[in-house]
Amino acid sequence: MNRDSKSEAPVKKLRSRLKEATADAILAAAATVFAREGLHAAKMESIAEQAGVSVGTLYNHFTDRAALLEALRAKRREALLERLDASLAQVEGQPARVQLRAFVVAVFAHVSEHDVFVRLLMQLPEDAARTQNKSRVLAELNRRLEPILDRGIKAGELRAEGRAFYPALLVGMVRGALDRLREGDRASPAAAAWAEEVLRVFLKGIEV
Amino acid sequence: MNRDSKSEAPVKKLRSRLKEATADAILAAAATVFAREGLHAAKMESIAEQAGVSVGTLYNHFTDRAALLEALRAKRREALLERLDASLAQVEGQPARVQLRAFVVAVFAHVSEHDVFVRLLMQLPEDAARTQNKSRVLAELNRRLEPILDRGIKAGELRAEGRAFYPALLVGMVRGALDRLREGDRASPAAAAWAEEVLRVFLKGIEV
Amino acid sequence: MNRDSKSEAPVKKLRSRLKEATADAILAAAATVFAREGLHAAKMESIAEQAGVSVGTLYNHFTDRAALLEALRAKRREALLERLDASLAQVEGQPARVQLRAFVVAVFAHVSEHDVFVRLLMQLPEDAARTQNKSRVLAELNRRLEPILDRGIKAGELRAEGRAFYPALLVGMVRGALDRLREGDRASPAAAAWAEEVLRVFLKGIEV
Amino acid sequence: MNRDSKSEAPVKKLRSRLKEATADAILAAAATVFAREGLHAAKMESIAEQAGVSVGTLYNHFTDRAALLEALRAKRREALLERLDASLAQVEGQPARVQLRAFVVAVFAHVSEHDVFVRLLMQLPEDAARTQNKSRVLAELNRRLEPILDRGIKAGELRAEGRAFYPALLVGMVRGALDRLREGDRASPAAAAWAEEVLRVFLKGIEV
DNA sequence: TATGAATGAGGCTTCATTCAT
DNA sequence: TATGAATGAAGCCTCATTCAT
Repeated sequence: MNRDSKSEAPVKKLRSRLKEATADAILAAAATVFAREGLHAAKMESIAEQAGVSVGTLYNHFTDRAALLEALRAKRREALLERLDASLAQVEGQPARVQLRAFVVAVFAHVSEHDVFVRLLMQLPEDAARTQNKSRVLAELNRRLEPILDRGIKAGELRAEGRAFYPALLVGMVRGALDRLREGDRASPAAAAWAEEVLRVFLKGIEV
Repeated sequence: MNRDSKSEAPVKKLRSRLKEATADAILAAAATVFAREGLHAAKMESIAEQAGVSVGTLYNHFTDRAALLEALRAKRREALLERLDASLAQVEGQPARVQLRAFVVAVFAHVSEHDVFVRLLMQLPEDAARTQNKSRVLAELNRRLEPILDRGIKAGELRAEGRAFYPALLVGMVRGALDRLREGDRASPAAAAWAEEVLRVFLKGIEV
Repeated sequence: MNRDSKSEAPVKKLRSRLKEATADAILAAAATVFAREGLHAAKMESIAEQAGVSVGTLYNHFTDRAALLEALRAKRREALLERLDASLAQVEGQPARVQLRAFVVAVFAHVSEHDVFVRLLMQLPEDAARTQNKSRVLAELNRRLEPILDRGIKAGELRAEGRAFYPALLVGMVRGALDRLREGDRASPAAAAWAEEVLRVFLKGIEV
Repeated sequence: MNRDSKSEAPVKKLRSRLKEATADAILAAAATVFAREGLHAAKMESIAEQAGVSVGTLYNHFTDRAALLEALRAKRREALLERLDASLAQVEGQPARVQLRAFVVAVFAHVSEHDVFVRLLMQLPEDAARTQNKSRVLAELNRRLEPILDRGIKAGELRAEGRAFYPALLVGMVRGALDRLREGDRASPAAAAWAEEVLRVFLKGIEV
């Protein structure tokens, strides 16, 4: 009792760190299982097993299945966006084509590193009806794309006319490429090559 | 005997026509419900209700839920491909850019006419692992794209270098565009406009 | 019209004969299917198929599944009992051992000729609770056994003491033997041999 | 750590004991319900209700209905065979008639004590086709009978000729007797009397 | 807080029976 | 009367969630 009283705050931090560690392990397990078995087929029990905890523990950390999935989505979305924003920060003020390259390269790099779940995330149709304002990845990507495009247009680099279509088209190409990567088609070019080609076609396609 | 023989066959034909009509009604209902509630959430009971039949009837026409879904997929896939092939037949021998235009326009037209389910079909990630050799839409689109591109390259119309990437990129853009259409975003340009822009960017992007 | 009026009665007989023929075909099919798939697993549709008619026709001849099954039971029971009674009639007044031989031989002969369903019928536990006063085969066999035994006892041929048990024991042995026959155990003795041995053991076992 | 280690194992043991208790309760309930409603008519829900658990719990302990039934069969079969083997062990080396008495008495005693389900089990025709190598009760009884009979024959106690038929005949009589017991026929002699009479007839019937 | 057995609503499927042709 | 598609009650099983230890 006495001995402990001094360390109460640290204990809380320790506990809180342990708790976070468990939550992280669960999220990692969930990413694996969701990717392996599908967003709908994945069972809470499989996730628990993969995480090495019991089902009950899942519910000590997340309200329910939906909350767990949403937490995972949010976490992975943030990770992608943070990396992307860091990349974009480094090319601040440079020409649109440079910024677009940074954009595409960052996305490909992130996905090929974090593999399964981010890929799954990227493939989800942006289904407004069913996911409300969740699953914002694609929307956020668009949000970052738009100012780049607008500045490119203002600078005379990019054609203005199709402006409204460009984000969807670029992101569409990226998703198409990722889909191919997923197939594990050994004959198909690697991630970096895909990034390059997406860029080349897109830039050539929209330059003035 | 003689008198009867004339009517027996027609009776069979009538029944068989009625049966087919029921099967069609079920497929139509299934398309609606799958699109409205999702591929996984859609309940057999909802489909029956939408079709105006009882649950049992679903099973008189399709072995089980998976078979019903697959029949629907196959049917809609065929419809899309038939239309597409008809379109392509009309531009046989013409320059790649004309053929590509026919391709993109046909896909957009078909999807915006048959709305919900074909769109859903197009958005399914080509997940080889889970769907085996089913769900071939995207693969079939690629199959039709490749000879067009090859001829375009041979004719000096299109750049040869990125050949391996082009199908995925074009289809990716189309899917990206369709995704936007789905959102029912009133502010976003209409199907035809999307088709034009996809074409413009793609053609400009890959021409020599 | 005129021509027909003379033959109205014959027509009815013809019709009734045709109707009976259909009913018989259905019963025969039912026997096959019940024996092949089990009393519970057998489906009305399988029976219809085996009979070469449609399900509806089954219901034109029998109220419902239970009625069909009971009709079949009754028919086969009657056939067995008729044969048995004919056999017993030929040994009227002779010693018990002769009558018992006639009894056992008739049962074995009938079952091995009509194979599947009668065998199934014989194996059904005489389950009073579930089948009410149906499924009377075993009871009827007992009914015929009792006077034979009683006369044998009165004549000093058979031991009186175990009288109450004898019918069940004899019928039990017969069923045990039939069960073996069913196994199609090629190594096991044939029907006639079983009949002989059942008789030998039983008679030796109960003689004074 | 040390303090906890002492209690962790016991907790696991406690849980596992509770789990076993539930499984046992389910098996007991299943025996009751299968016997009361029939092997086919018995509903999982009835079993759950009888056991005082929910349906889901049944599936936490047994894969499916078939597995539950088979587990029950196996358990009751083992119980019968254990008792039988214990009985037979006590008469090891003694004359065949003594061993056969032990055999018959043990079977009757076990069935009349454990009532319903074992009786049901004994009545199942040894249907090789439908139950594969399951439902081995009768086969196991035969397996134990054969050496007894062989020794009896070698010792000159029993007639050799019908050897191949004897197991089926004895077991047949036992089943016939049990069937009568089941009928709850108040007039019919009690279990012990049946055992005696089966023995008397069989021994007299097969002695040299 | 972790555990994992228990819960039970909900979905899929079967099949005896009905009924319009 | 025969047909066979339609019906729908009923049964099996799953799995997210709860809760006593």
